[in-house]
Amino acid sequence: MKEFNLRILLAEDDPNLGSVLKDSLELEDNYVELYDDGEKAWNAFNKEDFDICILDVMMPKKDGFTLAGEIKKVDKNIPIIFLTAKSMQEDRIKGLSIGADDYMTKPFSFEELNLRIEAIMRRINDAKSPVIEQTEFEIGKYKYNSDYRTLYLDNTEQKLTTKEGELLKLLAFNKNQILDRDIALKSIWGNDNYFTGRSMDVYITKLRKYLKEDKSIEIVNIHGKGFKLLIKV
Amino acid sequence: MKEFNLRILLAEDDPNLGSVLKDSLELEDNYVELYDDGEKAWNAFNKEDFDICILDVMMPKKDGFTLAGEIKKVDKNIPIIFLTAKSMQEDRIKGLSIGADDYMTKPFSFEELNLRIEAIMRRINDAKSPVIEQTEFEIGKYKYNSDYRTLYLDNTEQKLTTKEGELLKLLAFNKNQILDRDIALKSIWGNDNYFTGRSMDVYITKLRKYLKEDKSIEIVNIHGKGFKLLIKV
DNA sequence: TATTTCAGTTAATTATTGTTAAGCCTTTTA
DNA sequence: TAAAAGGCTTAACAATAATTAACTGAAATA
Repeated sequence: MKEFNLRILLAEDDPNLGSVLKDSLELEDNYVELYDDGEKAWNAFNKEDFDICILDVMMPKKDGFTLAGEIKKVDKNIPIIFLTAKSMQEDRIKGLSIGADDYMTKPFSFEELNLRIEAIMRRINDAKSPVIEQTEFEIGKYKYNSDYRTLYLDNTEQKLTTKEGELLKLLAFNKNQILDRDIALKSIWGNDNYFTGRSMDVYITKLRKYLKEDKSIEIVNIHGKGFKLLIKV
Repeated sequence: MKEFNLRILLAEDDPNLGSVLKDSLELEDNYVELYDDGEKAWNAFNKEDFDICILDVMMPKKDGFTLAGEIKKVDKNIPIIFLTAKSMQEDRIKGLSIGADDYMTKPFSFEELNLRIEAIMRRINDAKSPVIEQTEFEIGKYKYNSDYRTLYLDNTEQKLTTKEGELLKLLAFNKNQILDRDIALKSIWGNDNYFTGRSMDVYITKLRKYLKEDKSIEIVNIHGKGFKLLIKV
């Protein structure tokens, strides 16, 4: 199985430009899916995980702006690059307000596009969080060992699942500090779209249940920010 | 919501990139002045106050490095971000030695630029409004613990939401002193436009309700200025 | 005193979070 | 290898938090 750099969703209705772009991006070791209208692209987006979207503004069925708006609703941090034939002022502003990361006016060189993607990649890689070496955590009356993925209280122990364990480890490592939603999601789930977010919430509920024996422990939510494993003294 | 409202001096001779950048920065609620050569930018800098400069390295009349040097002579703490076409090591070193806060190699994504501006602003803001270490506050008969985000009265306790808590903390820290509207807004909401202002008023109402049991406490408004948490003795 | 700007309150709207359970794979077990 | 169990995601619905709207009153301007 080949390791790809990025998973790219490409929406471009000009078949010529589309396939040339696809080839060019694939030559850079990316995985690319090309769709020739906004609706198809939207369907694909919902089925798979992409790292970045490159959207033509003028497309049949669903234009690039509309598509981008819908995409951002689900995954508000995914990088989007618009391709546009004209550099109209209003177009540009509309694109930017939707949250475009970049804007390319046709015609452009593939090299330029690749460079911009690289820039986005750099940022994604920078955001990757470091591995946590610590394996033993004190959480109020509890102890958690992330190697055995086991939570101890008095003489009882509770084995956690992979996700439960990863989340608790992150929380415990950042104990009494805010653990940002985005950071937790990227580090445990690899992306931070709507559904992984909901998934994390489910795990927060589970962890709260595991930890409910010690009243001095609380996983508090910081609205719009993340969670904090609060250990009162 | 990543909002920063800054006065930005932008010097970039490529009209296309220049206006895209201007649009993008303005959409983030900043005030931007764009100049297409170093001399014009220098004149503008001397007439007005800017919070941050974004300078292309290669410009007519006066290059970015020279301009930066002159700017730093006048205001040695102003943050400067250089834009450069090539990622030449020597350019980078020269830029940093002049005191660049950051360095962007074209092409770059808006997101990347925004992130860097955010980072710089965080530094500035941290220096301006230091984190309040204190976590226990006496408010008349009440006690407030900002870590637990809980307000205590006799043997009752009231959990506050994130925003309620942040606002009360600020007020309590500045107890019997005036807390400026814009300072509170910037520190809690990140900006001080009309709507965040209205939002804060709503929270003031909420806090007044929480605190109404002790008649010696009052959140008074200083018209056009801000609020004061008044504790009568 | 008329007018404008600023503040206070309540309600409506929108966004985010909490919880339970159903569904779908994957792994284990019989 | 069919059935069961475990783990994770998704759906659905409930509850909470935050923002925006709408309206009312107060203070400043001049």
